[in-house]
Amino acid sequence: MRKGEQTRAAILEAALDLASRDGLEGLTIGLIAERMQMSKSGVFAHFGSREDLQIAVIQEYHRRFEEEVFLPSLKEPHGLPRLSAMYAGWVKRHTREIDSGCMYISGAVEYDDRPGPIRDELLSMVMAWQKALLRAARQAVKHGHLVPDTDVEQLVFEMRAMVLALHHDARFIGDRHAVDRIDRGYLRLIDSYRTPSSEGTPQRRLATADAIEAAR
Amino acid sequence: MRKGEQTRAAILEAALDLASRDGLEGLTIGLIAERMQMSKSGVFAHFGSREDLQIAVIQEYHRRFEEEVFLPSLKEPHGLPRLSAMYAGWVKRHTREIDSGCMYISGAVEYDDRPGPIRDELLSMVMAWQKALLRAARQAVKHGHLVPDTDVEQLVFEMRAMVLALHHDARFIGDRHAVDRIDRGYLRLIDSYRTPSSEGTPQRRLATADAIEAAR
DNA sequence: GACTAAAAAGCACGGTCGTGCTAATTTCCA
DNA sequence: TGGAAATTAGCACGACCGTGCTTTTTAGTC
Repeated sequence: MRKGEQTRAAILEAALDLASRDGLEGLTIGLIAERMQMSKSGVFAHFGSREDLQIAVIQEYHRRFEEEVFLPSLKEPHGLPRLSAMYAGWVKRHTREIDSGCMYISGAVEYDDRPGPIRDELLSMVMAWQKALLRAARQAVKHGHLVPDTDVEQLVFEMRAMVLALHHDARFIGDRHAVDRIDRGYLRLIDSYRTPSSEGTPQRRLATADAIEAAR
Repeated sequence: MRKGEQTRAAILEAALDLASRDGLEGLTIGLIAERMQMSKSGVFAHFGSREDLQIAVIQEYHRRFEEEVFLPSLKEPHGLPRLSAMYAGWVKRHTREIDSGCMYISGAVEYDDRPGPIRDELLSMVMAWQKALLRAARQAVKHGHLVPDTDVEQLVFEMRAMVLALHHDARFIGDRHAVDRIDRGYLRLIDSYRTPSSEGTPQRRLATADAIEAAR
């Protein structure tokens, strides 16, 4: 019983690693068993089905995402600082998982026309993060960091867009300058909405190519 | 011999449809055979292997992409008009294939860490389009439509980013307003680089949500 | 219309997949 | 330490995969 939870956690760890690399569809009981040096049935017994395992993987991924990106940003003051912290954490995570890939993005492509519990789970996670970004952006408007008529949906759309491009360029094309691009893009984006009163607090860079090299 | 080419084309058509929906990895000889009402071996015989078929599908997709998006844009004059026409065509294609999905995007996610001929083929196609966009943007600078110190790489990065977001939001999230977003984003993007002399030619909209509804 | 070459089908093989069932093993507690 | 319970392994099943091989059917030519 105690041992059970322990190996279950180990399986989840392996599954998370595998799914990040090969996608949720590439997640296979046999492959996990091989990596764990267990029998397929041994692995299988911990989750009622492959689908339940996939969902568990998504939830665990989300838990870590929040722990690593969202929670730390709460230490920043409301408004633009927190929004920027959320974005910086997000970008930073992408630079770290450049070898494994973001499950929200790969999952979106894999399940964009495959209805079912997995798609539902993924979608709810993605929407939760998107809503958090929207809340932060609205706070930035309310606190006078961004101009009152800021189109926050548009702002967040463009922020998310550049993360998608970062993922695409860094992983598929293999462009190491994508981080500089998203950095510049975010500065430009925020500058176009910023109020004169918030000019005093200069934006710090999200990340640098050097930081990526160092993290590898 | 004549018949051969004919059914080969029909197979390719079915394969293209299937791959656009389920991804290149989901492309299966058996599924094609079923849809074509043929035997697996009959389908198989037209392409030396599954991989060759996948590559043929990619090349055919690219051919159509150029025919539908790139070639028409050449009728526009050099510079900003042509760049905008390329982008508008690209966006328009996305609104039409909203039910099938862009192979460049799904392929990038499927093969971002799967080296081999398929990835190579995909990458070369994507890069060709990206280079075409860069050329057009440079022409826009040269013709004085955009300011001389325009960071064209940055510009194209952000253009591509929004297309990725359009694909993501329209297909995965199911947001019908994504086209309005990319429309506004592009206007904002171009405006920030535009020279006073090119102010006279107002940007036309890329597409509208209504146009999408009509195309469905 | 017969002949030939191309096209399609039939069939089998080995592989991997998820998953149920039963047996063996290990863990945990009294 | 013995016995109950939880955990893991073993095995088989049907399904689907790509692909080689042989046979049958079809199409194009004289």
